[in-house]
Amino acid sequence: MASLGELERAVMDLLWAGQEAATANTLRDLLAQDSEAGDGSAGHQGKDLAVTTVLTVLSRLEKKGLVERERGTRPHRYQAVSSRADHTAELMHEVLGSAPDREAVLARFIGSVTESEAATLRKLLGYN
Amino acid sequence: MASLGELERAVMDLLWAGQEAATANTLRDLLAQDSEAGDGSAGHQGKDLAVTTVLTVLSRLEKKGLVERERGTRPHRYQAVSSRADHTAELMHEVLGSAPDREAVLARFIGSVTESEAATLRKLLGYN
DNA sequence: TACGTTTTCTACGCAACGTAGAAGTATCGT
DNA sequence: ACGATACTTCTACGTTGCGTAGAAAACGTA
Repeated sequence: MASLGELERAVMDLLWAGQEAATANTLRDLLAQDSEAGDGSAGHQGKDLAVTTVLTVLSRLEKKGLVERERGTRPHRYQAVSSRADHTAELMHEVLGSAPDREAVLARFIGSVTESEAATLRKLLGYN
Repeated sequence: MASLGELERAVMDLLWAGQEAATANTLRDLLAQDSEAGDGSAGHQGKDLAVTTVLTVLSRLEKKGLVERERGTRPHRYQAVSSRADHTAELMHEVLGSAPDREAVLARFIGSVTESEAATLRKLLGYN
């Protein structure tokens, strides 16, 4: 289904981080902050985006079903439809389901899981 | 990393299905077969591809590291670098790693796993 | 009603992908 | 050794998704 672009991803990260619904302007400001904050690591260059850019991205995300907007309030407020964890888990299922031999995939998957992840999984699978 | 297009995907499926390395021509024929075989479900339209098309796709897949070719033999023979299960498991890890809160993701993931998958996982995690 | 704010419409550049012709290179039979 | 044949590489075009944003429309308010 939906693979996100870089900016789309950044916006989703913000929406997932804050639990409150945010306006396009707020998001634009947050993106600006994130981009300055000179972390040498990866991030986008310090390039202030136009609000319309953010709105376009939000519309596209809405069309993809990842974002929901409150149309009542005047500066529309946007929020993620599902949590990042939910979304990611769903993606994992999608990937898993894309192969006919799920058992085999799971075997390989478990084979290269970290010890702490394995522990988590054992705990989750323990009961029932 | 790499998300595959529809044709790229179809080619990988063929390479994963047959264990033997295949030539571009063989693949083109298989694709033709697959496309006729009027399964109403999803598949591509009955459109016979040019061999060059298949070769282009194979080159792109090679560049992405998914396919390897034997350059020695004259009709070059192509094969998948890793099994579908390996590849898919790797993708799952990639997805899992894309979220900061892996534990939460795993929780959701396990939450919506089928019973048989859960059983498989328990078995795999049992020892060690 | 006039103005500032917010949203929608439209659009351009770029990259990935499906698609394949044209041109180049290797092979084989004679 | 040479031409016919088979295969591969080069180049390219159309489409689509994404980053980007200006222009235009809609809205709310003084």
